[in-house]
Amino acid sequence: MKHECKVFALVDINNCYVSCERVFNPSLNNKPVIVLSNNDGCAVARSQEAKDLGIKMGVPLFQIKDLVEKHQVRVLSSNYALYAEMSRRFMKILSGFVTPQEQEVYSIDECFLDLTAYAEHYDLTEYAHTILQRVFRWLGLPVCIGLGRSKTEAKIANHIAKKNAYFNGVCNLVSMDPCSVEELYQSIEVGEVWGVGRKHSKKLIGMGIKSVMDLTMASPELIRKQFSVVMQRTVLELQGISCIELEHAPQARQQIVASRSFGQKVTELDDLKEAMSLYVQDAVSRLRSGQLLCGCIIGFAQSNPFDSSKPFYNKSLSYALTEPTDNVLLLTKIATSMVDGLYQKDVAFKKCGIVLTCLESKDKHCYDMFTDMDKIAESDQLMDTLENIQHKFGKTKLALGASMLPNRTWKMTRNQLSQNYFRWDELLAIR
DNA sequence: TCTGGGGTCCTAGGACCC
DNA sequence: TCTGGGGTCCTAGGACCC
Repeated sequence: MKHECKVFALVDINNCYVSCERVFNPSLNNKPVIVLSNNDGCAVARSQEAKDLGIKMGVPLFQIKDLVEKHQVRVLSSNYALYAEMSRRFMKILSGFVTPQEQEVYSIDECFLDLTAYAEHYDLTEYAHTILQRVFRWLGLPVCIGLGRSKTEAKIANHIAKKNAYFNGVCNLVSMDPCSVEELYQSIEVGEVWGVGRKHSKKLIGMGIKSVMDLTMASPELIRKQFSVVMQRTVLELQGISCIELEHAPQARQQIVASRSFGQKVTELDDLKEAMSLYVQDAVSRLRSGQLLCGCIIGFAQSNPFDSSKPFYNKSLSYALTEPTDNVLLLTKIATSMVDGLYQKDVAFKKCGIVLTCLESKDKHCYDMFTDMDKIAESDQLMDTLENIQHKFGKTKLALGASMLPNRTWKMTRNQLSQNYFRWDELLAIR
């Protein structure tokens, strides 16, 4: 029995970004708090108090201005450097409970654990409580944990733990009696299931499948016909058949994207080029830190899709390299010349970006006999030097072309940014 | 006035080849 | 003039996730 049934746990930080901010700024406790997306555009994280006010996920700030004022909602810009460091520590703590093969870092605030092997010697509900308490004591972050026979079940268990205070943060569906599970499943909308988004949710409801219970009872074959193998897997997983494996090693990346919306509209060709060259440098630094080469680069630029007074402009161009590369000079040159083709007079640009694709591992790449290896070595050395200088003195000291000049009108707005408490010059001061 | 960014996977349909 | 069918590859678009 024990060997037939797997047990997965999903550990998820409650209101992650808000909780991270609260660790360093306790005055935010017990108050409605929201964290905004880039450009201070939308609410991407909300404290429980903010959720209770009816602030929805992803709602634009300007639409809730009155609510924010009336209830004195604390509004923060997103501080990803801070959240990334907290996330790293969170994952580290979890790694103390399982082997590396049993841990999957799923996102910045979520982690799957395969607890199958621990079922023999531990009560897994208690084991989960121990995990929850350690994360809170060591890091100050509140988490909820869901346990199930598949990752999808663990996800829904986590949802249940979050919604019902009765569970004290841990919901174990594996040990729960079937009648209680059924009752819970009947009370949860089908759209809450991992893998069921807005579109599919609507279609399912049209078919009479409204609750998690309805989807669990559906025929996998029928679902496959109406949707795809992905949804079929979801049904099987809800039935307790694990189809989605734990991925303890991060899988090979398919693409690297760097793009931003502009703080203001951009109409000048040079501004667009400057932004593009900045994004290329961002993407290439991620490419190189992953020891990858890219074989194809795609550039795109678009107007504001929400502006109904003008037609939406969205153009992309791609360029296949004859030899995969990680050379930032070459890639910047290609991308900026691409902008000539993307640019159009009279278009107010709202966003642009680049995608690096056809990625391959640098150490596995075979160069052909015509490749000038000296040139490659030379460019590697140049890249290393550039990165060392940027690492030592900051990214604004040495960069390519016109990028990173201060006070650019199109730069991202982040008016409510908290400190990065992990930097020496931004340490928290206790007075 | 003001609406994020970075990913993955699947499918349908067209081009092309034999 | 009539003109098959099966396979593969690529791409665009759509759905989902956080």
